[in-house]
Amino acid sequence: MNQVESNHSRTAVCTEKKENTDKLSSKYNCPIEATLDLIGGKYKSIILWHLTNGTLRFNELSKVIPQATPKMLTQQLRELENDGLVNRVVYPVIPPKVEYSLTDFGKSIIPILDSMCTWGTRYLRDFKCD
Amino acid sequence: MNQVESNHSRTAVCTEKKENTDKLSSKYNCPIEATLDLIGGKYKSIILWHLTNGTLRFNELSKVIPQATPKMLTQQLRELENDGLVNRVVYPVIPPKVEYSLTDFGKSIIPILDSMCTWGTRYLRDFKCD
DNA sequence: CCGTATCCGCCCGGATACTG
DNA sequence: CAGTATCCGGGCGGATACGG
Repeated sequence: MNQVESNHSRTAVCTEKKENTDKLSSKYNCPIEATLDLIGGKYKSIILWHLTNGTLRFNELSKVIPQATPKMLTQQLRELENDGLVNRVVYPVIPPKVEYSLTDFGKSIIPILDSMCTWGTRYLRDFKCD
Repeated sequence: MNQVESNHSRTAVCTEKKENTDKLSSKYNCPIEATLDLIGGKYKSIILWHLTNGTLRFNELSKVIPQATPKMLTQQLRELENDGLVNRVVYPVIPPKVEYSLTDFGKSIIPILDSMCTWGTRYLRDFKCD
């Protein structure tokens, strides 16, 4: 049996359905690609992670992600909002106040963020902070 | 106390060291950024995941990641190799044979890949394959 | 304060052709 | 088979200025 085709029992769930829902599922050869479509954006997982501790306002996010320009931050936040991962609440006050938080769906990816954080922390400690 | 600065006890490990190793650590405001530097490339986590089941040859990777051109696949593999995540073994035979596999360091990120895969599978099942 | 609008450089990444 | 070489277009993303 061919090694390439026999690999990855973990994709079985999706590949089995490939015949039924060709248009949607044929897009991905593995579930990770679907995940990346949602959180693969340049600042998305960083944004999400900063929101795991609670609600943040726009310029609070700006401060903890200084490398992201307002344009980029807005763009990524809008995509996250459209994909149902974050809530955007506008308070009609002056000066304006907008709060971002994780939806329940957004909270479901916390395990991914945690594993990335855990690994990154260890990596920085063992290889970069000597 | 300021909300922004008081957030994220999980980054404490790194932020504490910021004064000591300014050049290296000041690059990141959170560990996730370090992780993304290594596996944030366009096809990197997909490549790594396909290698979790064992060694694969170049054109086996091509088949499971058809959207990646040979150029892109090579580039991403070289970066993964330079970062110590994958092994590249060249067999001096004709026709050529090159095998890619995870290093021990590369295997250490499997938890991340697993969580991404688990989440992606559930997402596809619950929202895309109806 | 929270964005949008506009301009624009750059490089990511695809297509194609070619080699050891 | 496992890549390189070359060209090139599109869009990512930065800088700046402005608006509600």
